[in-house]
Amino acid sequence: MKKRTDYCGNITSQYLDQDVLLYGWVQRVRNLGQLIFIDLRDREGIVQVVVNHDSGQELMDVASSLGQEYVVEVKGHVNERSSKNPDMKTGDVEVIASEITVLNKAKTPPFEIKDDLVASEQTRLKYRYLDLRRPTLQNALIMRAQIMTATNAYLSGEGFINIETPDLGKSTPEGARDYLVPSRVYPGSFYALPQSPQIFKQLLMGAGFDKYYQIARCFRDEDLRGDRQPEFTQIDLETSFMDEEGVQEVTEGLLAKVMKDVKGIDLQLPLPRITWQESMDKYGCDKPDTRYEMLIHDLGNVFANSGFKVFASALENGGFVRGIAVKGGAKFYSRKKIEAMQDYIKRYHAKGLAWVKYEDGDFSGPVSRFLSEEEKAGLVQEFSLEGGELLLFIADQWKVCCDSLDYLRRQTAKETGIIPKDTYKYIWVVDWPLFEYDEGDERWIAAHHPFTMPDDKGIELLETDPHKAHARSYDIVLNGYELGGGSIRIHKRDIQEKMFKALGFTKERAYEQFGFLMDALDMGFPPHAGLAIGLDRFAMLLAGKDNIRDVIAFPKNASASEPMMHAPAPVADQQLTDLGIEVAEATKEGVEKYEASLEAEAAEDVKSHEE
RNA sequence: GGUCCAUUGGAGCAGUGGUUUAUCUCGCCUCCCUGUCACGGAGGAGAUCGCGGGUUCAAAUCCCGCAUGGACCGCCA
Repeated sequence: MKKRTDYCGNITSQYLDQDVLLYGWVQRVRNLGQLIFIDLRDREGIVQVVVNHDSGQELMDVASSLGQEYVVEVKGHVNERSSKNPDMKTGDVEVIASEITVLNKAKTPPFEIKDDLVASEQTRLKYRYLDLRRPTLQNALIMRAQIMTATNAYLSGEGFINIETPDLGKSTPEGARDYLVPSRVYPGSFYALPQSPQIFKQLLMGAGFDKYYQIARCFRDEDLRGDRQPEFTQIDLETSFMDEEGVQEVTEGLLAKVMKDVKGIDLQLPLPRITWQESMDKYGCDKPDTRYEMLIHDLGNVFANSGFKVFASALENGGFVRGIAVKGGAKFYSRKKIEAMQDYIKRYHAKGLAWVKYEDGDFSGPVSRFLSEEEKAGLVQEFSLEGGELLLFIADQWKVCCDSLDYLRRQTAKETGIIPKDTYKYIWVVDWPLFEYDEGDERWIAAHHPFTMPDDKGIELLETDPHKAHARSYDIVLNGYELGGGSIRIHKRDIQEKMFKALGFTKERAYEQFGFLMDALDMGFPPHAGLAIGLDRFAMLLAGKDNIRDVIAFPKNASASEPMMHAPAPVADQQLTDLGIEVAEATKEGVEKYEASLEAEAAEDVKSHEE
């Protein structure tokens, strides 16, 4: 094919009075009878192509036969428009067509290729290649590529070496459920896809590559969310001879570079820091959204002598009374809306939601009659009330208070519109607990991962009181999302052994699983530390999307399946035989049903193409 | 594993306190139109209301089950 002059979206007045050759998709045809306008689209934008009766009947016939999404080649001459369109980048000019060749026709697409489309996720994913033609998704993926370009430039510039690690690894205990890949050579044995390259990158430190990075694919077989996919990408880095400050400085430099290159924003460094405890107390979560205030206040003092039984009994039972003040919430929130929120927070095991409104110097609402004059004054002072606020209280156990108020804070901020647009607020969350309690398994698990270095006091506590230990780990948070996290790693075998012991591993089990690492630590292993940033979330936030699927070319749906090529899918019996795998009797029926539905769909496709 | 919501022409929606010609917008088809840019105008086609059962004289509408999709809880070191 002949080389095009430029992208459609780049045909501006710089090409005025020149002949151009363009390729693109027909966005829209405006047929005015003896004058036809064609909007021609490619990844850079849209340019207007004009055909009129002076161009000859043949060209008019071609132009009027064009349908949406036809792929065409256009030869023409760039003219200044008589009526310019200031809303378009190419709006000052138009291409007077001399030749239009249809390279491929298109069936009417199942949905229109435009940004304000609201098609169902299912339809969008089934015809993902069409969905991806929409400018908003094109721009999101282009922005994602820019982030990767900036990352590669920055980290290689800082002396980091890009090293690939295996995707076929070994299943390890702890952490998420693994994706397994059966081995043909060793039937009955399985590789595991990496949840992260954690151990490999630590071993690379042991190998002497003191600055490593990788844009690494990671896999976790857990249920999905709007910001979670089973396979995702991390900007993964590890360094030797650096502590918290060193890693955080590198990270901040990287973030600043990306913000500058991708968004044109000068990031103010250093980024603020908050301890985990303070974040939990003030924001109710470990990933605070600092774009707005509305902090959580502990009201234990205000309600120390409360006559309201709900508050009093919570405090007596070692619980807390905490609350937030929603500015303008008194008018904004009807009783019905508040009750809906109360319903919602039941999922965090909140028993109720107490609330009062503060207007014209007085409190109203069902709980207001339980407030003494002293408590009213205390609330006004505690929240610096100005009038018009809705106060939401949770009286419950610590975790319930945190979860509920975190939700209420985010939800009311969103609904009352106090979140500033196009704002990027980063914050480091530091000084994490080393362990957290797993209520399901009734045991202590690593809060970060089992290779995280405890702080000095924590090393002592490992043997006596491990659950009080703090970790030398840090998370980087952007606009209320966990963007990334990292830690100082354990580089001494004896500490690593104590760590496994505290996690409930027998020595035998620890060596069976991680013997190679402990051996390595014993052979001149440098102090090291690192961090990983979730590229998908990063791209999602910078692209202003609220779902990670919008920055992944071919994502899985909420049930971890892919409706376009139908993955996962049953395989041929011979493939299973080769691997020494048999489908369990109990699941056979489901497999057959699924196979039947795939066949039915294929049959329907065949039929629709024959018509 | 659990909770909630949704499913109506190709796309997005209305209708849901029982009986309608099933609404509107976009798209699609035909015709008209030389300055549109979400072109405009006239006409037209297109839906067994996700599937299965039940209640009823009568179900898109009420009830039960299932499927699919979405959000959330659990889970995600």
